Amino acid sequence: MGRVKQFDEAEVLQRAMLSFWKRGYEKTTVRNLEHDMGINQFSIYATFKSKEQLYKRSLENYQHQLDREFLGPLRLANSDLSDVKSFLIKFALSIAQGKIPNSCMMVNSVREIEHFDPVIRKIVVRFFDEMKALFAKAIANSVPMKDRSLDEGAEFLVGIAQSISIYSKIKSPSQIKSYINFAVDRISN
Amino acid sequence: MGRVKQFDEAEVLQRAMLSFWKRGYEKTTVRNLEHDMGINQFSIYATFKSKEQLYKRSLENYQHQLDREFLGPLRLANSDLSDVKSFLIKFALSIAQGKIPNSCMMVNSVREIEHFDPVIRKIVVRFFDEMKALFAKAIANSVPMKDRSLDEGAEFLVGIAQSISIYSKIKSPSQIKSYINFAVDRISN
DNA sequence: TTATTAACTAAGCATATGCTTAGTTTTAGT
DNA sequence: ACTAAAACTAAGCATATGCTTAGTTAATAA
Repeated sequence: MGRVKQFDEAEVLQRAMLSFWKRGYEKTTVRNLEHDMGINQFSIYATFKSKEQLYKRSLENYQHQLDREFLGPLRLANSDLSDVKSFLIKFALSIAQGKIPNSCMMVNSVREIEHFDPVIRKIVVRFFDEMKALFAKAIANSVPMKDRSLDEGAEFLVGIAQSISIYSKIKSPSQIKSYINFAVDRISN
Repeated sequence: MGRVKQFDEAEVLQRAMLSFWKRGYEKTTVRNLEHDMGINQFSIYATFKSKEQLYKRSLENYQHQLDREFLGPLRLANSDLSDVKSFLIKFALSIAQGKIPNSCMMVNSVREIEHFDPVIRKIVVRFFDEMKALFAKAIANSVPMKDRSLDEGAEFLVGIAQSISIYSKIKSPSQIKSYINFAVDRISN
């Protein structure tokens, strides 16, 4: 019994994510969220408890979205370094051309959340650990390597991926492509 | 005639920089600045005009500080890739061990300033262009290279430098060192 | 139909924000 | 000593913030 929700939770969460992604945690006000999510403040608090909880849910949602829209090819068993390149270039150009709200929300979280809340830290660290595993597989499928070198190479690519969210904000598309090609090519040699 | 300033402008600017560096632009309130700079709000506004102007002055001050404390060896005529490594490792460990307020203020500016004010953009871009020139010289002093490769290599190292401000926040000191060693060694090979 | 429950609306609360202003103190030139 | 100019103090202003609450509407179980 009781009235039924007038909105779809997954849908408003997606909108909240876009709102946070664009502006970051602090600069996104509850009035912004109200407008972007299309529901009243009361409904936000009744459903998500607090702005902070909503941010964490948004960050998890971001991870799923990135998985769906960018990491698919890297999840295939036979992925290789060309898939790494494609992923990095696609993501970097999305940033440079303003196709996505504001570079990488994971990186933004590392940068913004001052006290670096342990829950957020956990989400971020796991995100990059999973990315590292995908990169390691791609390397293994491209060049024969010792485990030690494989790990070093994967860590290296994670670092490159992180650099992209800054690099892509201040460099031209052609520089971005050169940068990624150069970096990924360092693995095979 | 008129009363004389009770404070040293360079000194309070340094304190303002530390305040902004720690918390970022938005999260630093004028009350924070008042406390950290040790002067009244009126004096802040009388001397620096606005919070935004003060931030820009702080960012320039940051550049000079980084030059003094980290980039000295790279400015020498005979600097080489080992100096690049030393710089990156020193800076990265300063971040990881919390010796400096909050990773790189230039990178933070790229990430935080939403509309990306053109003045700030200019400061940031020039900062990384100067860093690139220092890296290029260091590469040239270490390995013989064509101009094209030299530029690629220097761009690559700038990217690595940018990645460090995120990487160092979520990785251990030994991982950070491995990452930097691995990355810089990719140049010589 | 009616009672109960939950989602809705909109107004409101305490506090924080960037910046200003009224009024006071200190300096230097006459 | 007197006056003008500039730096100081502290209070204040309009607005924005995260979150709550009083009151209304809608859905279901009896």
